[in-house]
Order: sequence, then structure tokens, then C-alpha cells
Amino acid sequence: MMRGKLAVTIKEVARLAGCSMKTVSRVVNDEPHVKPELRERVLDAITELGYVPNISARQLVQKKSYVICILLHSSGSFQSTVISKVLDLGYEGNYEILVQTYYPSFSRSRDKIAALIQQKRIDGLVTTPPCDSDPFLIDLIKKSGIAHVHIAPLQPTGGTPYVSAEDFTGAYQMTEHLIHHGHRRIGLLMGLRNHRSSLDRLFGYKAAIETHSISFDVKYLVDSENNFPGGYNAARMLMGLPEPPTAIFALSDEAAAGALYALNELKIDVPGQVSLAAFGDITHSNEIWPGISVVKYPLEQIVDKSVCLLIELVEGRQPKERQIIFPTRIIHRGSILSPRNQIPFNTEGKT
Amino acid sequence: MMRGKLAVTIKEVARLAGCSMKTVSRVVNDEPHVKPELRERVLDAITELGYVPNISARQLVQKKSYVICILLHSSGSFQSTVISKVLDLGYEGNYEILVQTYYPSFSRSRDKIAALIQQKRIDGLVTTPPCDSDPFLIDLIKKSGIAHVHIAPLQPTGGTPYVSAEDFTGAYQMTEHLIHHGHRRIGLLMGLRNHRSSLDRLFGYKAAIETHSISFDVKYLVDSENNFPGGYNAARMLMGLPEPPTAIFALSDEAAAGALYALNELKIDVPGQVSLAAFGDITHSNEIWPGISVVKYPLEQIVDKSVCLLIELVEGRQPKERQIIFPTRIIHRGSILSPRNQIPFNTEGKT
DNA sequence: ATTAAAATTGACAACGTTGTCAAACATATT
DNA sequence: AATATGTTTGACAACGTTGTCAATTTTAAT
Repeated sequence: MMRGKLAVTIKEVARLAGCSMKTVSRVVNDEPHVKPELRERVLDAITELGYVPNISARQLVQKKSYVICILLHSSGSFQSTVISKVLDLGYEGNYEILVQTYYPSFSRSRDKIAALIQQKRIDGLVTTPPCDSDPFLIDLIKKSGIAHVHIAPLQPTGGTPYVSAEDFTGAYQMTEHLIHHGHRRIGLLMGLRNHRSSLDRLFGYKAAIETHSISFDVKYLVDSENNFPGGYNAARMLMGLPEPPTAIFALSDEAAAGALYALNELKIDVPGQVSLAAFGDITHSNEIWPGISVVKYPLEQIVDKSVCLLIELVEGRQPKERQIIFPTRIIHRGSILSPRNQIPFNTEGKT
Repeated sequence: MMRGKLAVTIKEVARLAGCSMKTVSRVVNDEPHVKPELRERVLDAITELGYVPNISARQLVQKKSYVICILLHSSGSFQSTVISKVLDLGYEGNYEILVQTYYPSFSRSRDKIAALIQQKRIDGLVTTPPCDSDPFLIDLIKKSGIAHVHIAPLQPTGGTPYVSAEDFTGAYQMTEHLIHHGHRRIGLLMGLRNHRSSLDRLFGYKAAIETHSISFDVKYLVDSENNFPGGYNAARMLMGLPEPPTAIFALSDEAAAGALYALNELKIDVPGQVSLAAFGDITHSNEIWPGISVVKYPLEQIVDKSVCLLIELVEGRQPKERQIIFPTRIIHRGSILSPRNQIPFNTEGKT
């Protein structure tokens, strides 16, 4: 097309600076072995001509794409957080970050990733749950020998580097916190069971319950989805029990938002009548419901670290740590009260 | 590194099939002028060797990256929708889609985009508001001659293709709809004024008001941000007026969600005491608040169309239409009632 | 002053593909 | 049968960069 202006190449810079192409290449790539004086002259020629290196040519000879990929499943608050963090990271370094959805066991999805890898369009990839639950994908990645980092993997990774957080401990501590306030009936809004994190959080809850000699009652465990309607329905269900819980612990903050909405609708005050706690990733949540005490899930740090780790691997360096687990911490915002102070409520007339 | 397996090249395929590299190239690219018999033989050789073309080499000779870029500003429901649509589109065609944030007037942001363009890492880009409000960027794109499509541009684009929606008409119709129900005091939760869409929606509202001889009252126009807290605050403000509106029209559904939350908190029933309408993009909203009547903003179609349009431009075809404006339509969900049926409320004791 | 070592520079090939153009072959037309 | 037309094929040169390795210059060591 009429792209008129033909690109300036390294050859023309070399001619203007009166040196070889290789020397220009050395200057561009900050390699040693160029005398300061000549380097200066080359730099001048570069600015004068407005030279910009052609990445395709570099890719061809170096067999590198300078693109890394992050695989996500569908959309949601988890994914949004990952994406916005990843987009911020896009400013750093020389790598472009390609965001790609991956639906386990969906053939077009598989073909797409296979093509990305085999065509050498990406140098490495980060997988997020539940993408890593697809053995086909894992196998494909392993066979290709491409750099790979897991985020919160479902299964043991067999030596592949991963980044995760202390889900068990976080859930344990929050549950214990509720127990210390005197709660005995604690409803748990459980996420999908094909996430390692969900399972670990459940185990943490159970462990805390049992440590404090409270018998585990399945009635208070609701398998909801990690989203608003999931939490909404689950909370209504829990509050409709003959002996409703005095506290609800939602394993995602979207579910917590749904639960809060349901409680509002039922005219049940938080924390006056029921305490509410959440396990959360989103940062803006405090704008929405200022009061929810939460186990902070360090998702942004996880994404950041996993991308850094991946780039280290891509560049052939030996990362110091290959398995990184970030701590979680509880943020107190006052949605938890002792049940003895809570005002009782009745739910007749509502389902 | 130990990437062992050296890639299969077109040369080896040619040798196995007993033909020239060029013929293999023709087969791979579905070009004509290859006899069926030979084509078959080449195809067999390709599968036998597991040949996959090297994109870098193709990029180099064709001076094309097969990557297109979409620029977004920050995050939010608009951006989430765009991203998830774009990720779905990633399955189609031969192009990879690079999502990039762009903060107008932020120098690192500018450098990044300039590098992407000059290094020929992208073949074209789609801009979303308010990215296109940065004259530097527009100038950069124009000078580079790279393919470009606007989404909902703030300014006239001077011939550059764009895709948008009938914001004016949508707002006009919804406002008229409210007026036909008998509303005279209609609160408007206005978005940021550096979006073309926000302005057009405001104009549509005003036009409808004036057409029906209602005098425009600035009291009922609240400059809120297009998000949950913005809508929350704005709604509380409106309902605190001496003569509160009988209907609220939120120009984004996040603001509408915030407004609804505020109304719930104030124990004001929707639509019993106040009608609520929204201008919206998100599709899942009906799960959250089944009842909000909404002007559907066809964002997914817009994104889809703009990417298709961009690819047409990149490939040098002449698109039939270069300015595309999608219609909006009203979805009735029952959050609107005539004010004469509305139960009055009082707000003392609350701010 | 001489030699050894190190730093600097450049010529040239390679990377894997596609574009160009001419050669070889097949078919249709006179 | 001879010519014109069209279809199929391949040789070879790009594309713009970096890696290799040898040539040259400079510096250090004797």
C-alpha cells in the first residue's frame, strides 16, 4: 500500500556513520567493544536517520519472539485483576504480553495454543487455573520445551515453577478469627472445586473448625459459584436454614458481594445480625462495601512474580526460587461481631 | 538452551516431496498453480515431518507482523467487555490481538505505542475512548500510515474509519419513554464529559426533555463517574433534594448498580417509589438486578466490527462502509412505573 | 624494543520465508 | 503442424538483523 516512507535499515546507518553494520548492531544492543568515539558517531547517525531496528529480522536470527503469553479461562474478577496487572507490566521490559483465553478440552482452543507455540510466536507462557487442569495442554507445553510458569496450580507441577499463595493458612486464620469472636455456626460459600485454592481454603476452614472442637456440619457448606449470583443464592439458602449461621465466610469477594446483597434484601443487618467475611482478590472492593473483613489474596503480586519468573526462564537464567508462595493477610474492616451482641432476626415470608 | 529438536524448514519438506521450496510455499499458502497430485505429495510430506511455518521469516519478507493492537484506558466494565470480546475474536483469523493500555499524555505510554508502531510489531490498531482524545497519539498514528479504526471517537475523525452507536437516539428514546410514563423530574447520572458517547447521551436526554416542553433543570443533572461509587453518591445526592426526581436515568450500568444500592440502603423501592433506567454495555447485568430497564449499548458488536474493519484495512481491501453506527434498543425489564402509582417516601434521618 | 594479550572492527554467512521472473510443460486455436 | 495461450514449476535474490571468526588496532608485559 501507500506506506511511502521506506524504513531506515542498519545498512544506511552504517554508511552514514562510516562503519560496518555489525558495529551499529553492537551499539544498538549495548554490547561492549565499541570505542566511545565511534559509539557516539553511530548514535548520532541513528538519531539523524530515525533508525528503529526491525524486530522481525531480529526474531528470525535469534529464534525468539519477545512475546510471552498468559492463558486465562473465561472472564470474571479474577481474570480482570490478572489482565489489568498484566497490562501494567506491559510497560516494563522488552516483552509484549499476549492475553489468550483457553478453554480446557476445547479443540479450537488447543489448536490455537499449539499454533502459537509451534510457530514460535511466543517464548513462554503463564497458565492460570483452571487452564492447567487440562493434561493435553500441560503435555503440549512440556513436549515443546517452552518456558512455563503456573499460577496457583491444581496439581503438583512436577518441578515446573509456580507461584501461589497461602490459601490454607488464610482460610484457617479467618475461620479462627470468627471462632475467637464466639461464632460456632459459620456458613462457608465454597467456590468451584477444580481450583487448588478453593480446596485449600476449604481445608483451612475445616482444620480451624476441628482444632477448636466444633463438629463440621455439611449444612453450612454451600457449593456456590465464585460470582455474584452464586453468593446471592447461597446466602439466601443459608439464612433459610432452621438454625442459620451467625457468620458467613465467602471464598470469593464476588460471592461476598452477592451474599451482602441478599442479606440487605432480607433486611438482615451486617454485622448486627450476621457477620460476614471474605477471601478476596479485588482491590476496589473497599469502595463498594466498606465494611467487609477480608483475607487479602495477593493476586497482583502473584501475577507480577510469575511474569518476572517466566522472563528469567526465557532468558535462560537460573531463578533462585522456582516455587513461590505468598502469604495472605487479614484486613479487618468491621463486618465481624460476636454473636452474643448480634440482634436476632426472623426470615418468615421470604425464601 | 536445550530446546533440542531443531525446527523443520520448508527446505526439508521440499526435499522429501521432491519439489522446490517455492512449491511448498504455494501449498502452504493455498495459492493456485499447483497440480493436485503434487499438492497431495507436499501435504503428505508436511504431515510426515510435522512442518510448521516460521512466522518470523514470513514477517520479515512480507513486512507484516500479523498482530493488531487495541488501546484501552484503565480498567472497568467497558474495558472488561472489550477485552473479553477481543479475546474471543482471538480465535478467528490469523491475527493475534495485543491489548495495550494507553494513558493520554503519559510519556511512557506514548513511547510504548511509538515503539510498537515503528518496530513494525503491529499492523494496525483500534483506539477506544478516551485514548483518541490525545492529539499526540492521533498524529503519531496518522504519520506512520498504519491502519487505524476508532471506537466511539470523541472528535470527528477526518475520514479515519470508526464504529460507534446511536447514543443520542438511545438516550432520547429512553427519556421519552420515561416522559410517556408521566415522569417530569428525571435525574440524569452523567458520565465523564471526555467521551463522545456521554455527551451524545446528554444531548439526547435534553432534546427529549425539551421536545416535551419540560424545562431543563441542572439540579437533576449529576456529574458522576461511570462506576459504582459514582452512581451511589449521585443517587443519594438526588434523593436528598427538596423535590427529588421520580425517575433516575444512569448513563452507565455500573452507575445504575451504585444507584440501586443507594436506593436500597435508603429503603426506597424500585420501581415502587422511584423508577430507574440505565444505558448499558454489560451483558450479565440481568443476573444481578433482573429488573433494570436499559438502553442496550451494542459494545460487543462494535468491537467485533471494528476489528473486522481494521483487518480489511490491513489487508489492503476497500471496506464498503468506513463509518458504522449501530442502533441501540431499549430492553424493558420493569424498573419503570408511572409516578402517579409510586408510593411517596421520606428521607429524613439519612443523608 | 619486542612480544603477548586484549580490545576493537568488519566481511560474510546464516536465519526461513516469499516475490520475481524465466523455463518447462500442457492445452487450445489457427 | 505450427502457433498462441495458459498453467505449472523452480532458481535465485531479497527481507534486515545477528553470530562467527578472522583481521586489525591498541594496550600491557616483558
